[in-house]
Formats: sequence, C-alpha cells, structure tokens
Amino acid sequence: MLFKLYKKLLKYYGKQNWWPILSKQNPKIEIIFGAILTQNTSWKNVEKALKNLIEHQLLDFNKILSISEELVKNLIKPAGFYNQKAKTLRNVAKYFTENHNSISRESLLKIKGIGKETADSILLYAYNQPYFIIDAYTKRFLSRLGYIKESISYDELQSFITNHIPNNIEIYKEFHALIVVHCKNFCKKTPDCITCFLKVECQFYKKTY
DNA sequence: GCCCAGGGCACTG
DNA sequence: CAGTGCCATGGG
Repeated sequence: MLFKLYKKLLKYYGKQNWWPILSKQNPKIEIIFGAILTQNTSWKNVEKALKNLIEHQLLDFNKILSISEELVKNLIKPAGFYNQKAKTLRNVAKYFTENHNSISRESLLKIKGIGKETADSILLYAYNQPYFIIDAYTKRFLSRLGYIKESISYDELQSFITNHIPNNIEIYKEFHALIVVHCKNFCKKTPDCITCFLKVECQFYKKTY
C-alpha cells in the first residue's frame, strides 16, 4: 500500500520541509523561479543561480522584466540551459504580472517553458494546491518497487498516487520530497540496492539479486 | 574525459 | 501518441 510506503520513508528520513529555502522576503517567487531553474538540473547549481538573483534583488516579477535578458542569462548561468530558462523566467513573470488572481494549471501550461511537472511544483509548493508532482525519480522509484509500469504516463501516475494516499497538501509535499531524497541516496540511475532499507519489498532488487 | 542532474520543446514516423 | 535530439553548467 502506497501510504504505508510514505510512512516508511518519513520515519527513515524525517520531515523534509522543502520550500522555500533562501529568501524570507519573496518565498513564493523563489519557489516559482526555483521550479523553472531546476528543470533537469541539480539543486546545487540552482542554488547558485537563485543566490545571484537574490543578490540583484530580482525575485520580483516587475524587476526581472525591466532588465535585459542578457543579464538574466548571466545570473542564472550556473543552472544550465540558461538561454531557454531566461526566456521562461520572463514569460512567467509576465504571466503573473498580468494574472494576479486567476492562476490555474491550465493557464500555467500555456506558458512556453512550463510543462506539467513545473506547473504542479508551482501549484503545490507556492500555492498550496493539491497537485502531486511526478518526476523522473517518482516513476523510477515506484516502477522499481513494482507499483507501476515504467511506461506509465504522467497523468496516469499522478492519479494513481492521489487515489492511494490522503488528499492532504502536507503529505503531497513531503512524499514528493522524500522520494527525491531516497532516489538521490539509494534509488539512483544505477542504484545502491545492497544498503537500501526498502530492498525487502523491492521487485527490482528481487529480480536482480 | 565521462556521466548525471528535482524537464520541456520541436520535430519525426 | 511514442521516440529522439537538443539545450548547458558544475560536481562526482
């Protein structure tokens, strides 16, 4: 049962309390920009980019629209893919300055550079709305354990998870964070199964060893 | 030098 | 609709 798995991860790793991290003044914008910057990028590199933005007081939608795209590119360079991400940051800033109230998943997905995972990250962590985030880790982790097939789609996996755990924002946030932490520590691309505390219930482990 | 990281888009068959 | 190439930096 999936909710039991969540409890095991929580007991093993403790509460994660992910976002926000750096900014006390603009936590919401830090989450939104962080969600974009971390697309296929390690969080270490994202932190450097975020610190650069904070130093220049650019966790601000109007300010980031008022400066040149070149400057944004230079500041977020450590996060990689900086040409597209600079554009996406500006697209998102424009969206939020024009839509103060009517934020929705559908409207976020219309922004170029925002896909399902980034949209759900923004909705869950910045706006406390119950959208479970599906990332590469989530799919790998649950397919190895044997809960799902690797070929499952984003939407299918999302509804599978939300159908099997309580509809609770904090659980959504913590479960996702715990999956990421576990996949960084053990369930990597080439996993460290021997020392993993979940091997007794893992199909991948049973199949391989 | 190689592999990988909290994806998304454009293009193809 | 599924598969593929591309985007780019920094750490292991």
